[in-house]
Amino acid sequence: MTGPVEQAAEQLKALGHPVRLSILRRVVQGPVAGTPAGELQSRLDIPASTLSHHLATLADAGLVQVAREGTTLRYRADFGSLRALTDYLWQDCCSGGGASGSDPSSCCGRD
Amino acid sequence: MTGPVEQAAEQLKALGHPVRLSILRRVVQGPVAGTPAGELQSRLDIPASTLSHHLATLADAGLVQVAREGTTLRYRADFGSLRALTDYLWQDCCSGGGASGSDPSSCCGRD
DNA sequence: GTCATATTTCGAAAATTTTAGAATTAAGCC
DNA sequence: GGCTTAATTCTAAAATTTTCGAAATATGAC
Repeated sequence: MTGPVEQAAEQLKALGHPVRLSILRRVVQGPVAGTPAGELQSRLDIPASTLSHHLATLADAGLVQVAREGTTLRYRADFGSLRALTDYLWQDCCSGGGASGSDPSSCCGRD
Repeated sequence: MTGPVEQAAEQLKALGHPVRLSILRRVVQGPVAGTPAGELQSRLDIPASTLSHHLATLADAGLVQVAREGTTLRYRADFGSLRALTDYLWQDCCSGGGASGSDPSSCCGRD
């Protein structure tokens, strides 16, 4: 029974690690079908077991999804969750920042 | 000499804790001049020393700023940093999500 | 079934984070 | 100076995270 704050915190925490943020960047920019774990491993140059842990953290937070394809596992971004998270962050960030609404270009007191 | 990924990760990590995320919410929605630490403490109902640590984490990440006013310390959101962070997250989230640009309403494959 | 490839799970050590009581600093008032 | 309020820093224990080699699992090819 975790509320929206706890869920957002979990997801932000999952993103709050250089390796995991790099993983997400690759996955987001990779093919829609998903990026094989092995490719991530060779790109990021970290031990497979370490990578696997980070991928599990991202998956547990609901930020990525997995699908097996033969012997390889493809990881792809869960854009719905990412979208929900950024929306939530915006509400926190912007509701008191001088602008209403959720448009980034009019948010956070810039311009 | 930390790059943009490391900085974003540090800030996301700072937000990745229920208490700190709650602090930020209060601070963002609080007065522009800043919210006194004591008020945050009574609202969140946690020991002062624990709160102080979390506030330091947020300040170190550059997400909030402090100003003394008599005996009280007022914490206010650094909207510039928050804005930069959400921008960065959007680029990661959206560049591969089926939409270009950085408009949240056309991002992450929704609609 | 055996072999090879891809990836995870196990196990454990090192590092970091979280928590909070006690002591300390800072500012204003008498 | 002494007193009070506000908040931080000190100290330390408990919990969590990070890391990665070794072992295990899963799939497909022969």
